[in-house]
Amino acid sequence: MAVNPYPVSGELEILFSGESQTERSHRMGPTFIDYFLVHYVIAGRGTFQLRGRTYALQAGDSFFIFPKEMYQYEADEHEPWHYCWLAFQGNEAEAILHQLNISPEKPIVQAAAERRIKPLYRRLYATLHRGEPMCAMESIGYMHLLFAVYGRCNAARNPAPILDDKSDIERQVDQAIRWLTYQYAEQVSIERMSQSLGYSRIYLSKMFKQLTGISPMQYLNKIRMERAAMLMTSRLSIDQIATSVGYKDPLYFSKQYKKWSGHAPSEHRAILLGKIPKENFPPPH
DNA sequence: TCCTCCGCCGGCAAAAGTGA
DNA sequence: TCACTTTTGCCGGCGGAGGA
Repeated sequence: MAVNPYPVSGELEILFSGESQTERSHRMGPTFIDYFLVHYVIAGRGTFQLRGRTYALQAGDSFFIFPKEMYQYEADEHEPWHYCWLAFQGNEAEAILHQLNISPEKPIVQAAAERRIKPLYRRLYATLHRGEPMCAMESIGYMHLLFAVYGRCNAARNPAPILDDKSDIERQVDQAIRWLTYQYAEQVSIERMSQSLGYSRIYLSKMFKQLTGISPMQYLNKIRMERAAMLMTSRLSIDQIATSVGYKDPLYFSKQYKKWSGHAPSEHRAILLGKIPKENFPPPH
C-alpha cells in the first residue's frame, strides 16, 4: 500500500492506494470508515453489501464505500478477488461522486470493457509510492482522469444486479447497526436501544447475531475499539480516548482494548508511534 | 523523598446473551 | 419467557514516571 506523504486538505485529497490478491472468502465488515474508498476488481468474484443491498461483483466492476456508511464485502471462496483500491476525502468529494451518478444508492460502476482504469490505478499508486513532493498533485490528476472514465461508464450503464431486498429482520438489524454507529460515543445500553427501536432486547439480540454473527455488544465494542485505535496516534490521553469512544471508565477501556488488540493502550500507542518495535510483542489473539 | 498523574490488575455486582 | 451463563462496568489498590 502507498500512503500519500503530502496530503493537502481541499476539494479532493488522496489518502492511500494499493493492490492485493485476497484470500479465499476474505471478509471485511460490517464496519464503516471516515473517508471514501473505491475498489476496482481486476479479477475474481465476490459480494459487496451497502444499505441492505447485496451486489455480486466480478472483474471490471468497481465498488464505492462512503464515510459513516455501514458496509461489508466478501471475496468468493473459489475465485477470490484481485483488486486495487484508492482512499480519498475532501469537501467536494461527495459532490463530485454525485455528478458521476455514484452514491450510496448507486455504489457500483461496471466497466468490464474499459481498458484505462487499471493502468490509471497503477500509475496513481506508482506516483504515491515515489513519495516526492509533487506526487500528491500528480496523483490527484490521475484520480480526476479515473473519475472521468467512471463518469463515462456510468452514463450508459445498467444497474448492478441486486441479489436481494431487505427482509423485515434485515431492516430491524440495519436500524440497530445505524443506532449503534451513531450512539457509540454515548453511554449505550442494549436495553435502551431495543426500547427506542420498539423491539424486545432478547429478540433483537438474537436477530442481530443471526445476521451479523456477533452480538450487539460485541458489535458496539468493535466500533469503539476501531475508533480508539484511530485515535491512538493523536495527542489525546488514554483517558480522553476512552471517553470519546463511549467508555466512562478508562480502566475498563484499557482492559477491553488489551483484549481486542493484544496490547495495553499505552503499549499499542508506543508501537504505532514507532517507539517500541512490533516484534517485541506477541501477535494479538 | 514525597506528591501527583497516568495506566494496569483483580474482584464483584449488574447487565446482556443464550438455550430450552 | 425463564433461568442460567457470560460479559460489562465499577471499585479499590498498585506501580512507574515526572516534578517540586
